[in-house]
Amino acid sequence: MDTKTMTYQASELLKKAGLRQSHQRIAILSYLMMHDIHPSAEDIYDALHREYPSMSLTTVYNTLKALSEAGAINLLRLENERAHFDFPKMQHAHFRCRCCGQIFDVPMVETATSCGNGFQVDSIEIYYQGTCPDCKDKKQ
Amino acid sequence: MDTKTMTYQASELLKKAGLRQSHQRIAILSYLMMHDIHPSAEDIYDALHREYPSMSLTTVYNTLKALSEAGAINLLRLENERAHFDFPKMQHAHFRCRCCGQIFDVPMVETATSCGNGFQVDSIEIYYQGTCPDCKDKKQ
DNA sequence: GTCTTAACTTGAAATCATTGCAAAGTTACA
DNA sequence: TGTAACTTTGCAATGATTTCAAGTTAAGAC
Repeated sequence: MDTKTMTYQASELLKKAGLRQSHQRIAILSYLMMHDIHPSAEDIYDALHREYPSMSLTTVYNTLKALSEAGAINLLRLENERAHFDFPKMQHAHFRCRCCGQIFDVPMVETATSCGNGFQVDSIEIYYQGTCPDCKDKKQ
Repeated sequence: MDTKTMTYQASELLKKAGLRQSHQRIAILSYLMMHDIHPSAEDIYDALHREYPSMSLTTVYNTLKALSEAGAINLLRLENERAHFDFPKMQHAHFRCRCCGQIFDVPMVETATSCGNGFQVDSIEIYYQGTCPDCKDKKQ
């Protein structure tokens, strides 16, 4: 996807979420769309600082909060670490390696989208922990 | 389960986790075993303060950290709130109501205990969000 | 286009859950 | 009972996130 398409998509998503299309928000959302690395607020701030030297960390936090409240992005709280954010391209689960700490996207097993008993489910998140292939190899 | 049995079980669990059996730890673990409310560190501190006036909040944090590192209890990080803790009586998933904020235990759907591709899974956590039956009724 | 206003951004200061630390107390095992 | 290692305690420090007030900008009306 080229930058123009990205910007357009980000723009549309903001509109759909009822948020104004500021340069900062488009930059932040585009960044999330292009990177599968589950960045933290600070990661995003660091990455965008070169291109937008005036962008403040507070704006990054504000934007991420607004986007996740609107359901446009996912907020991941893993262990005691800081919050990580994720643009959901397709449904996937997360795997965290206890050894190297990396977070991987793994395919979401087919789950019932209900948990019965009159609970109305809006979102499902599956969080695996264990050892990733690389660390498993190194141990042997 | 009476208090004596509880204390005994807590004691055994600490032994198995390789931790010393202090009064504080037994009290904290027993509290978690008796309450399905996913308390935060502060909740536990408040609840135990009457019985153990000298117990410090730091001890509660230390104990919860040690127990969750030993795998004896679960650490839940839901949204931006503080951490919550959970004694796993049986395998279950968590449901958070976006409306009232309550966290419910719901049955864990049968999932593959693997996510394929050479990832070795130690633990799975499923986190639903949506509307609980009570809030659903109130809306109508 | 330009006007107007509510929404957004900014940087600094404040908040608050959690951790670090050092001294005092306790557990476990010989 | 003695001893060494582990725990507890209270306070101070940390660090991610939020608050705040002032300046800036997007978006719709004219």
